[in-house]
Amino acid sequence: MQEDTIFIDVVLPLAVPNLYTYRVPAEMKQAVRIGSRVVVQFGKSKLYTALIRNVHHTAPSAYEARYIESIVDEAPVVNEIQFSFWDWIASYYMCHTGEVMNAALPAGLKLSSETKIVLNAEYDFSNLDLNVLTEKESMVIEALQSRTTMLVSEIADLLKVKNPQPVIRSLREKRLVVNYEEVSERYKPRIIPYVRLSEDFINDEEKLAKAFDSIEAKAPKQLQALLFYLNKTGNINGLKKALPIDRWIKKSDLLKASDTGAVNGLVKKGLFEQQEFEISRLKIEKESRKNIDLSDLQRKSLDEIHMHFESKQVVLLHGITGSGKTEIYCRLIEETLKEGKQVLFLVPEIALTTQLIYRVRNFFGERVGVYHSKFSENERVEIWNSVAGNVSTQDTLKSHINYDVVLGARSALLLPFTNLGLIIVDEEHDSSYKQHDVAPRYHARDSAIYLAHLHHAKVILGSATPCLETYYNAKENKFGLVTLSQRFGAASMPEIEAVDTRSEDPKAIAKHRDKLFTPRLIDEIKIALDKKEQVILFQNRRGFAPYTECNTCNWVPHCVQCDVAMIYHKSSGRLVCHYCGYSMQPPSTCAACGNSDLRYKGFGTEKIEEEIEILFPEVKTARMDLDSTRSKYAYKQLLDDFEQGNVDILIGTQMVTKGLDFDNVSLVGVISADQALNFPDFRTHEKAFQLMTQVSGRAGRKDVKGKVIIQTSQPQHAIIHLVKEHDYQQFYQLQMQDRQQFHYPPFFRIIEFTLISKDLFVLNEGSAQLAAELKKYFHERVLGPEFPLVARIRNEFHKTIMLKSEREFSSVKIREYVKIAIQDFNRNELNKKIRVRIDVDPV
DNA sequence: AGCACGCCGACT
DNA sequence: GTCGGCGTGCTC
Repeated sequence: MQEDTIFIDVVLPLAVPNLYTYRVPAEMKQAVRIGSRVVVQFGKSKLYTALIRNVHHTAPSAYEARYIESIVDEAPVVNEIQFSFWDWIASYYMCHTGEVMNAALPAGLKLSSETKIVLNAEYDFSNLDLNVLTEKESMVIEALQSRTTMLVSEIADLLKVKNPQPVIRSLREKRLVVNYEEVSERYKPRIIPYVRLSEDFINDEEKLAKAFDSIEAKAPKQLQALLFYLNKTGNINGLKKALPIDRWIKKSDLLKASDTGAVNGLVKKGLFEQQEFEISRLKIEKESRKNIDLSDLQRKSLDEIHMHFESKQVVLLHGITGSGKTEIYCRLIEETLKEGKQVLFLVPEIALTTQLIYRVRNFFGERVGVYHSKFSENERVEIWNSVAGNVSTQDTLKSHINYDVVLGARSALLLPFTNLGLIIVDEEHDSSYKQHDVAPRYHARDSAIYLAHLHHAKVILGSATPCLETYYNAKENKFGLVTLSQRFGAASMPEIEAVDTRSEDPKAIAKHRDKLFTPRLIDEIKIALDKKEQVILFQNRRGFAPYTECNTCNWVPHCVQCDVAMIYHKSSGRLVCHYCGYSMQPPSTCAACGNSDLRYKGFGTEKIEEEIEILFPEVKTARMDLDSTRSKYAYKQLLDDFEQGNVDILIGTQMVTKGLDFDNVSLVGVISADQALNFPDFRTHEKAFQLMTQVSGRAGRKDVKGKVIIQTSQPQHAIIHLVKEHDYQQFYQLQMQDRQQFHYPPFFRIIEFTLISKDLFVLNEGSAQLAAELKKYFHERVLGPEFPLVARIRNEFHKTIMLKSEREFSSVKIREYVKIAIQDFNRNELNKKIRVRIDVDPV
């Protein structure tokens, strides 16, 4: 019966535009659930994990639907709210739902197949005539005779060719080999063996006594184990009492008191029984239930937040650095939990320090899950399940952890929440909330507001330096606004001083090598060190020297495949490209004039560290940048060292500006504010203000008065002045004039198109054409095409087009027109050599 | 994403 | 002349 056949539309974890329809075999019908994973074959041979999105009885008319291979889950892993959320992200950020799925599902929940090649068991290899095989084919057969299975990539390596498919196909046609797809669940539960005293012996003291006697004489090790068990389970007298968790104890615990042979012997005798249990990897933290004490000001802010929540979904908490926003967040979390709802606490990746985790866990203990990129696949699956409330309760020993507070970076937004009551976006201005390298290019703050809307939840945006768009929304009454303008406790704002790098006494500067440090900064470092206080030096550039220059002809070595100067890294002794990773030995002579006088110019964190060590040989320094924190625990180690006072001066990039709260830091030095002020981008001044304000916020806490030295060649610059005055309001007014005048957010919305191609001619033609197509609908709102600052990366050329549209325009209409423009653009054969990357609301 | 088909350059 | 490179299109 046709109507009885079940068809499902599935989402595939790929950049494909549609849902795909598959047929469900009759025997799997009962297990079909929207949101469950299925294994399907897509394309010639690959198997993928897809998600059931729709279930229906309509056979597709244009093609014959394939059967699904299997259904993976009993219960859905993705809920309806998530699907709605994914659709919104895909439509707003102009990408495919499959790309969102890919970002959302932890790797452990994605099974994908690997093609394995094996010898055909039905073939009689003793009669094989090697002459019918090519040299490559016989190499493969030979290898397979000793290894039984091979991956396609292994065959490619063996043959030293890029594409081994023709060889494999030929062997398959000769019926010598077969290939098969192997899918495996990547998530591996942690299995731990447990033992307990058998039921028989517990209920029969006589029997137990007998057993005791029999082992007492000849098996002292077994006796030890038995005694340990009885002791540990607290039942040495009175065996019938109920024992903890069904009397099971970890086998490994018993082994500590005895040895493997003895324990296995007891199991063999039937005295003990053994069973394996799935155990959660998630740590159970004890809740300390500390009271969250608020100051009067904090309490007042909390009341204001409540008041705004009466009528508004989103509240901006504008609180200066050190004003105690975290305690307010924790109160709100507490209240939300009381209502039985979940809380998502978003922070920038880098701010997920042990400091913050510790503080939040202190209040909410085992209810807090932490989610970020450094967790293992298996741990992420377990967090996913515990947020969804999907923790199976079949096994008595499984820890029942259902997180209702999740502390996480951007991607935590995509966890399977069922009942969110509150989303906190801390440091909401932080640009790392926007994903820009790969699709989906979503903004976690903006997406959080939509997600909250789906859950009927509230949102708190917190920052000392709110993003202009956010502040505008607050001013326009779209968001509630709560301001905290005093530091917590007795702490006062740091004193900020701008030091002119040009006007300092030239002789004094010369003494301080390469004009790196002004005498003012050196003096202040000395003062801080004398008082046993710590110093943070900020320079937003890693490596030693940002460029190398020939002293005769000014030639600068550039990357072979990108349009950027090579950066010298002293630690590795090589020139490195920060765009593609290419590295080379520094040249000994100039490639242009042959002169051997090449000099390292400018200064990165490595150089600052070296110079500080020369100037202050007795001082302990540490460097915190991408290079020094590559390994998993390096970051934590560095911070621990700094916190414990093992480091006097911490030198770092952006990393030192976020989330570090150390009471003993009295001085922060910004080595050079010039790059931050002069970058050609409409957000430059906003970013510079935020950066300098944030880094200044690291200076002075509690009773230590902080001092900040900003070195710059433009001490009169308006932004520097505003940072010094801690004047966000004035900064906002000033910036908003520019934004309005030059048609930038929040008055206009931006969609940026980046066109990428190896062929420069095609790229120039094509980008002009796309701009023309867009202009048909958007006219003067289309800017460009233009070459970006770095026009060539990995030997591919880039060109950008910017679309600026008035805030009032329907974003649905805009996307419709953009799609048509791109379709028309794609009609031109030449343009197929161009990749178009769309970034909505770029930061 | 991956795999197949189709078109161009460096080799037996 | 072919082998093998990669560039483009399609997958229920």
